Amino acid sequence: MPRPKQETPTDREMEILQVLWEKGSLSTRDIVEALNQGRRKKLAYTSVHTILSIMIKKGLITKGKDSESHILSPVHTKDDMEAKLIQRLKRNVFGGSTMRLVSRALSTHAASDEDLAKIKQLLESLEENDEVK
Amino acid sequence: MPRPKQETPTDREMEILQVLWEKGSLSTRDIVEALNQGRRKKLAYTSVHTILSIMIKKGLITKGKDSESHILSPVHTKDDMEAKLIQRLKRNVFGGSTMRLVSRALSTHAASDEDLAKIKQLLESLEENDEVK
DNA sequence: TTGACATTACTAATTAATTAGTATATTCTC
DNA sequence: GAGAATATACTAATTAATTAGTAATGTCAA
Repeated sequence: MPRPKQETPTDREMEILQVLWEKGSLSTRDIVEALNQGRRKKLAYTSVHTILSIMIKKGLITKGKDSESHILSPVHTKDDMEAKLIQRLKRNVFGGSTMRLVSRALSTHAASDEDLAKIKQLLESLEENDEVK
Repeated sequence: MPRPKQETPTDREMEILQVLWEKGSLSTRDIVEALNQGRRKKLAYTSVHTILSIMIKKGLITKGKDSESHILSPVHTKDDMEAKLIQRLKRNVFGGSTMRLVSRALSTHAASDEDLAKIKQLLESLEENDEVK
C-alpha cells in the first residue's frame, strides 16, 4: 500500500487557502497573482491550476455556480481548519493533550506582554464558562 | 520540480520517534513490535525498515557505533521536535502568531480546571522572567 | 562446520504532491 | 465574424512516502 490520502491540506494548499480566506472567492488568475506577490520564484499558472484541481477533489475548495463557475471558494472556514490542524498536531505529537501543546507553545517562544494578558483574559472567560472537559 | 523534501517528520515517522523517545534506543525488531502493539493491521518488518532508512538519511535517527550498529536512537530530543513542529504550524497556519495559536487551542478544546491552573502558573512565571518576545 | 533461524539490505510497486508544457475553449477587440 | 489574448483543461514528468517481497548476511546450536 502506498501513502495514504492526506485529509489535511499540504503546505502549498494551505498557502492557497490563506489567500482565499483573506480575499474571498477568487479566479485562478487572481490566486496565482496573490501567490506570486513578493515571491522570488514565481509559480506557473498551470501549476497552481493543478493544485486547485486536487483541492476540489479533496473537498477543500469549490467552484461557483453558472457564470461563476471559474470562481473558487474555500469549503471550510478558517476557524474550522485551524481547529482541525491543532487537533491533528495535538494527537500526533502531544498525545492528545491540549495542556502540553499550549505549554510548549508558550515556553518556546514567549509572546509579548500584551499577548500574555490576552491569554490570561481568555483563561478567565473559560473558567467563567466552567467549561470542564 | 516535484514535491520538496520534508524536513519535519511524517505521521509514520513521528510514531516511530515517539516509541524511541519513550523506550530509548531500540533495534528495528523492537521498534516493529512496539508499533504493532495493539494495532489492527500489523506493519511488516521490512516496511518499518525502509522508513527507518529514510529517517537515517533525513538525520532524524542515527545508528549506534560498532557492536550497537543495529541500535537506533533519535537525533533530536522530544522537546526540540515539539518546538519545531509548533513553530511550523504557527508559521503555516497562524501567520507566525503564538497568541493566535494558543487562543485557538484553548477555545477549541477546553482543558480541565487543573490544566487551566497550570497554564496560568506558566503565564505567571513567564511574566516574572519579563521575557518579552 | 553446517543448517536453522533471525536480522538487515536491496529492490519494487503504488500513490500523493509539485511543477509545468501543450492543447482547447472562451472572451474581447477591431 | 476573424484574429489576438486570456483562461481553463489535459497530459506529463519528477520525487517523496508507504508498503512489502526477496536476497544477503549474521548468529547460534548441534
